[in-house]
Amino acid sequence: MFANTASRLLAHYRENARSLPWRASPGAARTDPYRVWLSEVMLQQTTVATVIPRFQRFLDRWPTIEALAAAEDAEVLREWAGLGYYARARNLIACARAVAQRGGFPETEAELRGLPGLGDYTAAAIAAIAFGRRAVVIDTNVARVVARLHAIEQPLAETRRQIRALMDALTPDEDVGDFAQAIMDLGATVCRPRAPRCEACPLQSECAAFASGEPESFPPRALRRERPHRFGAAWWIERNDALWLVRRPARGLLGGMPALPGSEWSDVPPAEPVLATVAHGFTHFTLDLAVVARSEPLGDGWWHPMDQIAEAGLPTLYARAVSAVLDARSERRAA
DNA sequence: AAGGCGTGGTG
DNA sequence: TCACCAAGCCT
Repeated sequence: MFANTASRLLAHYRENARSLPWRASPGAARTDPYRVWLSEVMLQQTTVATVIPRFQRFLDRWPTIEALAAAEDAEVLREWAGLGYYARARNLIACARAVAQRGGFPETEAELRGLPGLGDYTAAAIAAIAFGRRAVVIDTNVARVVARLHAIEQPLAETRRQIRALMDALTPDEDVGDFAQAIMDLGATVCRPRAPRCEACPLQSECAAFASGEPESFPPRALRRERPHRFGAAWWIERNDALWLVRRPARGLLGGMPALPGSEWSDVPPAEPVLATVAHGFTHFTLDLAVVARSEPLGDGWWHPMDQIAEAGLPTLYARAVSAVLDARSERRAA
């Protein structure tokens, strides 16, 4: 049964594989490890549609891992701006330099797992897709597909070992890169979290969740905690058509990224008059950021020309804050 | 080991 | 509209 399951997945993949800039055509035993690694890191918790153009820009700018390893930190962070989870960019730099130093990527899952930013999933994916090494590749798509195939009643967080054993049994000894991509594609496009398209699924006849009549109810959703709401102020310091920017501390929220200087987050809104306010959602809290005018530069920073603000590499929170102020200003001018 | 860590798309 | 979710990793 398991061998047939993998065969059906592979056959479905060969018919339906999406053409993606980092993906070799089905049947390729190996794929350029630099492309696989770069795309896999970008795809950590980030959608394919978002990654495609960003991957292309990175590859155009730094065609090899040696080129990326030689880049300035600030330039890599600038190119990453807007992608989120900025620790990935910091790890990307460290990983590129470690790999360039040792003369290329290691080919085993265990060695890959030791590189910065490569966890269980990414190390397994690179071993399988780039090097054709058998590895048990489990991302959230795979976990969901397997949980539905077996109608597992517990939340995923409680069944990691069971899912892993089932996926190990499902994983073939050959075509391992295609197989990993096949089952992830199935999860992304057919066995979706909501509104699964069971009518298009090659595994329908062997799926316990489908047989139950309520495939969407597997796996059960874990209860989520409420996101707190916070407030903050950012200082708008403008002089000679330039804006005063600072770099945030290397660790923590938006770590290492350029930003408007500002207050710590607070539980109450600022009392001062504001130029504009933006509401922004983070993973674990929502933020109302009020932009407040100041006259004197604060902290270590630099003057950034206003007409080049789009190239400053601001993370989305601050890019939106800048846009909000400029929009308010042009509306006032029009009035 | 449970929580910190971004952002955009969607059903 | 808005809650949910994404090719997770790190501490």
